[in-house]
Amino acid sequence: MVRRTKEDALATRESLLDAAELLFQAQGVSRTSLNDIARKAGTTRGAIYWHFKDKADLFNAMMDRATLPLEQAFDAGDKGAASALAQVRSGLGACLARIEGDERMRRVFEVATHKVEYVEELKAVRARHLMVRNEFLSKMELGLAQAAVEQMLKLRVPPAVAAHGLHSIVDGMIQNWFLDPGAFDLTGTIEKVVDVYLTGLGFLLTAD
Amino acid sequence: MVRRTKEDALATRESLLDAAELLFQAQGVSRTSLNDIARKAGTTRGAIYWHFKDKADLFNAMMDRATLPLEQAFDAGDKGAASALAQVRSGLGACLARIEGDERMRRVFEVATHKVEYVEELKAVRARHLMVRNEFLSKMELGLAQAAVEQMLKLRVPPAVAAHGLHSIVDGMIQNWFLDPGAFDLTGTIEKVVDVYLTGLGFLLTAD
DNA sequence: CATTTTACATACATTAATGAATGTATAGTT
DNA sequence: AACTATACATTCATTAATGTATGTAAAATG
Repeated sequence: MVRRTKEDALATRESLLDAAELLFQAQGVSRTSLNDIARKAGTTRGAIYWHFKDKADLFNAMMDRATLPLEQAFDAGDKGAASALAQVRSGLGACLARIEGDERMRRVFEVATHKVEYVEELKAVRARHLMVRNEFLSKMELGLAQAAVEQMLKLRVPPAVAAHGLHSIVDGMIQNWFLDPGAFDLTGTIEKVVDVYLTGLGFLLTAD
Repeated sequence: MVRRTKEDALATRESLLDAAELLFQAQGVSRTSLNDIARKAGTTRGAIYWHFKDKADLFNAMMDRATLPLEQAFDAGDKGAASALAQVRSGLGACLARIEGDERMRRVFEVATHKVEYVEELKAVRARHLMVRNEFLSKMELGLAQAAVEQMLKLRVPPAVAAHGLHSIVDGMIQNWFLDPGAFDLTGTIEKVVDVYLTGLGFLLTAD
């Protein structure tokens, strides 16, 4: 195997990430050696050390490749809805659809939730996770507060608390689903539960 | 160090589990070697291999030591409540109080949620996790269904779905709290959010 | 009191993973 | 066409973790 064009190099990089995804999911991050990854990708460790600094760097790259599209999905999903509440719901729906529909997304999610240890070495991951979460929380908080104004009602709890609840429902259910994907229907259950929760907050839900 | 009495042996075992807890929390399970654990406990690997088959066995023992009391806390918490709904709420409250009040519980929880990879080797852990969850789910399902009967109302969703939602809220919020314990108040937020959710299900909450 | 377990400690062999160093053929560049 | 940087492959040195085997002193047992 010899040097190829820039596009080939990119392809190599991608296939390394692909291999890492699959192996991380199957064996966990720490039990997967760089050699495993290289072999599965049809290269050697040399290629890995060329493209990435070390395993943590590779892991972060893998996460980025998946989470960036998800954030876009969320932002795209909540555009052009009639009400603030509809925006919240469609943003969530877009995320869920993406997770259920995108094999890669599911793999990476599973790795991130159950196949990696959040230790010092990977603190960048934790930091990113926190950033995404906080962004989500503030979007939700704003959306819910705005929706309350639109419906001229006062929420039963402060918007920040309400947002935390919404986030926990979604996050918790996704995590639990990965623990045993056959146990229940992810999208359907989340949507119902979210609606229950929104109702509990005081909102009137229009059937759309 | 020489052989001691049976009580001493038990003490050794406990101190090994203590050391494991702390190290697992600090460095993650896979980055913690048996030697690390032995040294922290003031013994050698010989002691570990005497008390446990391997690291997975030790890990399981550590989990058992913490989760068994938690299950008891839950069962104890929901006794002697007036209504089925009060039982559900006080059972949850007992668990949360235990988690917030018990240092060990928090450590083990953090390890279980963010510091271990659920891989083949530890499938017993996953199995136990699932068991506990399913028990929790059926208790909740029954409790909610019963509460609905007592209040003579029909839930907005099937009891099984309602239970899943409740579980996700609690589980998701605990997990998120571990990600950044300073970010919000665990018990307070959960209680508020759970009440919102129960209200959304259709229940009338009496202020107790 | 002699013997057998127990509860470890110590020593050893094996395996494996990492990172760095070096080699190398080709794609770009001038 | 010569040169340089790229995109890896290969080799090597080091470290470290595991499991097993063996040693051992005191506790338990009859």
